[in-house]
Amino acid sequence: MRQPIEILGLHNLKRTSCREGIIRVIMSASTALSESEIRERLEGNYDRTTFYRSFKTLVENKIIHKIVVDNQLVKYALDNSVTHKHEHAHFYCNECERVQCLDDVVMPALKLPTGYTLTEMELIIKGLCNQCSCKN
Amino acid sequence: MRQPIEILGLHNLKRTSCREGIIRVIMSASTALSESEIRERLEGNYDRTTFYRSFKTLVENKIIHKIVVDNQLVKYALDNSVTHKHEHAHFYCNECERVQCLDDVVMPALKLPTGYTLTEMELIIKGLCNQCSCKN
DNA sequence: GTTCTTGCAAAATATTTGCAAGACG
DNA sequence: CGTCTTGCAAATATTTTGCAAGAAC
Repeated sequence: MRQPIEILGLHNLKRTSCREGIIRVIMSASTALSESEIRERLEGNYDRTTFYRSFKTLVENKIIHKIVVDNQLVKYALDNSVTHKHEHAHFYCNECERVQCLDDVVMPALKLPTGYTLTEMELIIKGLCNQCSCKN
Repeated sequence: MRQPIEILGLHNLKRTSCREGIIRVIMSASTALSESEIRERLEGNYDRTTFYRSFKTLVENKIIHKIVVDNQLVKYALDNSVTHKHEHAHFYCNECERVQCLDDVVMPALKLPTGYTLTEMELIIKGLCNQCSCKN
């Protein structure tokens, strides 16, 4: 996978430490991360406004994507254009509240009602992850 | 389908005009509605706090369910326990921004990774609805 | 009459915008 | 140096909480 700096260059975005850091943290994580989780793992201390704007820019450029579980739980993960993976489902664990991209769960082919066209789909699966289901 | 008043009684909830009105408006709609859309269609004028609490109560009692598209677009629709229908996908139209429950799109059976257990799934399909795709 | 719900005020939280200073290329 | 990005302040929006008055049963 490409390096953060390189990715920014490919999209003609300025290589700022905030953007670079966000991408680096998300790349090194095994689960999707929330704004505060990303902040904790960054060295620099950035203004919240800057965070919002950086996320917005990265999402618009399809470098990361936003996952919203129910309401108010917003997490970010690398976008397919960076990982070279296909559209995938997201798994939310009711216990540890972590969100993971399920790369191996293929998105089902659906038959929509007549006249409807599909551009995108989002599948969120809720349950217990492997770690949390062992504990019970 | 049962009447709003009756539904409230079945869940041991007091029959207040706010709750009754919310259920009635949602029942008579063909698409999922947002808080403000529901407010517009109600006679009485209720405090926003009351609205939030009413939605919370109705969702907890599985009378309605909440659908969140991307972030910040929250809509409500009748729950399966009231409609007697199965789990279904939701369709969001990028053009008219309406959300519809696709009762005929069966939720796919998925094979999760080992150790993962499923309790719930939410499938949101985005695209153009039949009305909006005709116009283009 | 007891319990639950409402409305109001206020707090907590989340998000957006304008603008001047600063960094990138 | 021109353009884009940041940080700060402030505006806007969203959601939650406490409490007293009111409605439901």
